[in-house]
Amino acid sequence: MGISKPAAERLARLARLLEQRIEAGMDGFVSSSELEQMTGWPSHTIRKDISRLGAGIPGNAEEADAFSTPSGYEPGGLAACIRRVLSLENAAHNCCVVGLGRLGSSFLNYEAFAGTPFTLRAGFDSNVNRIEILQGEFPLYPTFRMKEVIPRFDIKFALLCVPGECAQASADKLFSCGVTGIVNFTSAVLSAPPGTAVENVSVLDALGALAARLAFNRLK
Amino acid sequence: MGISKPAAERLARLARLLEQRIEAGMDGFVSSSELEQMTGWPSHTIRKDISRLGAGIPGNAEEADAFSTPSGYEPGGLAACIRRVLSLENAAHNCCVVGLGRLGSSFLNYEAFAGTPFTLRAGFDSNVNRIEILQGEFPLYPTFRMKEVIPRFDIKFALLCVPGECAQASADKLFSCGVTGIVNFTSAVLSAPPGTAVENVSVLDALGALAARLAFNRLK
DNA sequence: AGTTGTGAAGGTATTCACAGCG
DNA sequence: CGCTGTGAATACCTTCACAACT
Repeated sequence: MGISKPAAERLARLARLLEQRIEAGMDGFVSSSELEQMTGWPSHTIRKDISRLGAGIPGNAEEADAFSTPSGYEPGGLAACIRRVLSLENAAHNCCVVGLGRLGSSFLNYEAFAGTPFTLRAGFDSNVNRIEILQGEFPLYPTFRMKEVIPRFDIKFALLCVPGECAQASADKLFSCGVTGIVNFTSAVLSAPPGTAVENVSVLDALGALAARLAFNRLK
Repeated sequence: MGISKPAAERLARLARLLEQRIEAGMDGFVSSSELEQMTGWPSHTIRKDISRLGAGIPGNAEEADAFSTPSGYEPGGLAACIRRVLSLENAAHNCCVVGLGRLGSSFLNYEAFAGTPFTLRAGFDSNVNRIEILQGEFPLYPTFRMKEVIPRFDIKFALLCVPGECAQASADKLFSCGVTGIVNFTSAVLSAPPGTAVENVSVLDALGALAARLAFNRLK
């Protein structure tokens, strides 16, 4: 057994939504049909995904306040369980940004990482000027110091924002320094050694998917 | 018949790669196994995807130079065919950026759109200061002028870069102005009216997918 | 030899339908 | 009866294997 990639993506997103819901003060039990409304995914898909986490979930671990039927999920417990199974526990993963152009430098004070299991620890750029001018909430280094900095901070993930021509070279360097996962913002197709993974994030791909979907409504 | 979403994404990316290859001067015929090397996808997947475009492709439409075996695909013709079928013809789609924070404003001089079927025509932000300070290669407007600007430029796609709290509200506004597709950079889950589509692009989702994949190597 | 194109098989994810529990 | 959890059925995508062509 294991969890399929699409299911894992849904669950990760679900965990974030559950935590947002709690922070907003709505901390009652939540039913799968309510989650359907929040997410737009059919309720049976959500139930199935949750069931795949492994029998673990108490489901109704804690007693409800007194009167209400204790049906549905306890949001905090569910979110915690998802995080545990997907190994997304808090602050577990150190990340770096590679390439501090317009896109890369937009991560320098990126608030959205707060409260996620990911923390930005370092930024790299081959242009020394840039790393002197820019400043963020974490230190910036010239590229040649990767070999030293990445192990020191135990960095496992990288956001790759360099120009397309350098993408594969930068990726190779990162992998050789111990990075195991790359989020590739480049339009280049990267090859990765076994035991590592690349996830592509591309505006152009997204636009392409949109255009294709709308052209012939045949792609769910 | 129709083309599946994953196949469409591969094809769109393939078209870009083919055009890059041509620009780099390598304009000979290209075989499916060469494409396998370029993309990392198995050659039979590529052949299948191409076959799904519809019997159209000449495959070996033009004669080879004289001597060489005319096997493989003619890159220009193939790329053009993909673009036609996926309705990704040149400059066919007008886009706008909504929300000019760090991320949104990184699109203001975004070179990567050159040579794609997508063109940025306008930017919007509710903060009037920002649209006066920033400047890009296309005009910027305050949000309240959407109703007028979007139809005028015939804008069909939007890159949504506003804070999560405003995401659904902005999306509703965009759809009501005639936008049919949104690339959602927000962590919010958007609901969209029929006939429209949303594609999510999220660093956090990508990192989550990476972490999950590496945690138990069970997700291809 | 080499190649593409495609029906058929195989594997995966989604959807259904219902058992089981509060 | 509400709801969750899950085996079974369906639909989908990928992979294989081979026919057809150069």
